[in-house]
Amino acid sequence: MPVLKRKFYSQNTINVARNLLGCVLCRRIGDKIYRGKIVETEAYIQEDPACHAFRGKTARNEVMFGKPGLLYVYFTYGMHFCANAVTEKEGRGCAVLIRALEPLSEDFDNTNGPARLCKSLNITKDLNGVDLTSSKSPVWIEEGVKPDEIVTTVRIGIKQAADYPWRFYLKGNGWVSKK
DNA sequence: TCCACGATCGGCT
DNA sequence: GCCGATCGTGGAG
Repeated sequence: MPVLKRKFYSQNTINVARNLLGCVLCRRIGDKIYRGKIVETEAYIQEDPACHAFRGKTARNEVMFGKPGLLYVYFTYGMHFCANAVTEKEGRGCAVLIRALEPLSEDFDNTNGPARLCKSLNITKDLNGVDLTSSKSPVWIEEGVKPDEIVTTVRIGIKQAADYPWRFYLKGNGWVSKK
């Protein structure tokens, strides 16, 4: 499948979050490539109080202000990493959190949760800022099949703007995270 | 400097 | 359903 181009990420974050559902996250480790269908996402835009970029650019979130199509990885709860795709035009602090994958490769599991999929794919802070628009990168995203039915609901684990309906997942998919 | 808390998860009740 | 692990981050002082 073709790799998603930068233009795909440069659009409205909410749309990108919805359009990423059904696409395929690819991770190269050594000579193996692991693939998983994206089945759950959340959108975060700069004007959103729950967004890391809400209070402006800092050392942690500077990748969010970079080019669309970069990978933003952050550390949380003292032990977890989460993976995001940077969206909208360069200079805006927006991203889509990838919350769950359906494994498409052998020897690949534990992908139903944002921190679990990072652990399973060995995605750490080292990969912060990687370009998702090139299959030469350690991580990239390919086009997928357009999903049948998308469920829209509120985001998980935040207190600010907890009522924004910016979480999306594929209806009936067994790999969507719990809660 | 200091300190409260988090885009989580697994284990225990 | 609830709680603890565990530490980087940023806002307050």
